[in-house]
Amino acid sequence: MDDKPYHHGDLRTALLAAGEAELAERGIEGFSLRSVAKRAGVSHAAPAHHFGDVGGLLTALATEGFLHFQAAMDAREAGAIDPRERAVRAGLGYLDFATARPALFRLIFSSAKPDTANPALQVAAEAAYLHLVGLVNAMGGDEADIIALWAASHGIADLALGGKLRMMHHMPEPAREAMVRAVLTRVLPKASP
Amino acid sequence: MDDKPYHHGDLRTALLAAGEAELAERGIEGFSLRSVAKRAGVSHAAPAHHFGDVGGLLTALATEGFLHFQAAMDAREAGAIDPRERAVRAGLGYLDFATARPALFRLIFSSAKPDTANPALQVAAEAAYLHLVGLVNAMGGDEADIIALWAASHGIADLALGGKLRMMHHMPEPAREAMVRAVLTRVLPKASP
DNA sequence: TGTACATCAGTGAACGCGCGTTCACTGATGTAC
DNA sequence: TGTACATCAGTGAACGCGCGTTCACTGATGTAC
Repeated sequence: MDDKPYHHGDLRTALLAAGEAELAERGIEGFSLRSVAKRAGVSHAAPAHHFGDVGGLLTALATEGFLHFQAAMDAREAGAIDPRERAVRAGLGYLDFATARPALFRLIFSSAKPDTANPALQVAAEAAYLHLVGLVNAMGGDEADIIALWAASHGIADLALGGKLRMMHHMPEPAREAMVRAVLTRVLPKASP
Repeated sequence: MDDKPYHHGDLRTALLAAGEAELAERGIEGFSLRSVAKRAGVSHAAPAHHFGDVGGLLTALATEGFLHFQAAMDAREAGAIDPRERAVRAGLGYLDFATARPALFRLIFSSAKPDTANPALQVAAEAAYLHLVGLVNAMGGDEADIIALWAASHGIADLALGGKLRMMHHMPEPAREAMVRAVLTRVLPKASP
């Protein structure tokens, strides 16, 4: 059997993992600190030592969430050189992330619970934004192009999570990707000659 | 002073209004049936007679929300005849609605609480979708154009609510509208010659 | 017009629940000498 | 290497809270005759 040492060793990390599982299973609305502690096999008062209160834990989860978000885009972009192809792939990664971790997606983009004044969270959010800016700059786009690409990617992902894109839900995967590509292509700056 | 008759007279309507106020002030996360009842000046058990449970009330609010959503687009579109101009204005109305009623916007598009199997809600949601389809058809667009316009409009609105479009937040209103127009224009089907 | 009665729309007390947070505590770890 | 002590990371009991829902009830309304 597991020895249960009084000290966990790496409870902070374990609580973040438990928090992600909690989000995945119960969503933001069902998220509870006590339940996260139980998942991590620890008393419900223990998290306070690492995160202060429930807001602190959600802020840390959101910060991690931005890293996952970034990673999902990177994974799609890997190997592509053409800036337009990279931008389209970033959008596909955006959707990948939303699909794989819906509650984390909503925590990052639509929840008031994380503390937006938290420096680590701000850095992570800013990095994701700058990544997007870099993609659009590489195509010679302007500010409207940045917003257009971002909004289209975000809109597809958020509508898909809300179950609003029923026509896409029933598509086999290659058709779905083709559709996302068709949409995002409309939104890229004109190709330079 | 107000006589307080035992029977309210139109409590269903009053509860819907109170529910909207509750959403506006406390958001979906803070929404409580007891608080709505208090707002309407009625005991906390009264709503059950009209909506069953809290899910029933939120479903009714979501249904109403779609009507407000539709109305916001109609208000912008009024007077415009050119299909492309109408489509752009629908997007501006989309953003108007999100800005004016953020919690209702989130209730409609991002919450799992309304009962999506409810017929009245389905009708209201379908009507909004068909409105969009009509706009794109009038431009001779295809399915990807529908998704592109919808996703761009939705993405702008949802990102704005999340405070992610800081560059737009600091713009004076005419510049903001110009930016939205610039983004949406990128997304419309090619003008027919 | 009056009366009996069913139905409807409210009340208010009570229930049980899970929650976040606080607190005194204790066991484990690390550090100074 | 040993010892004293401070600090850290846990425990578990307790708190108060607001919540949704249920229930027996009561006052008002509407309808049949």
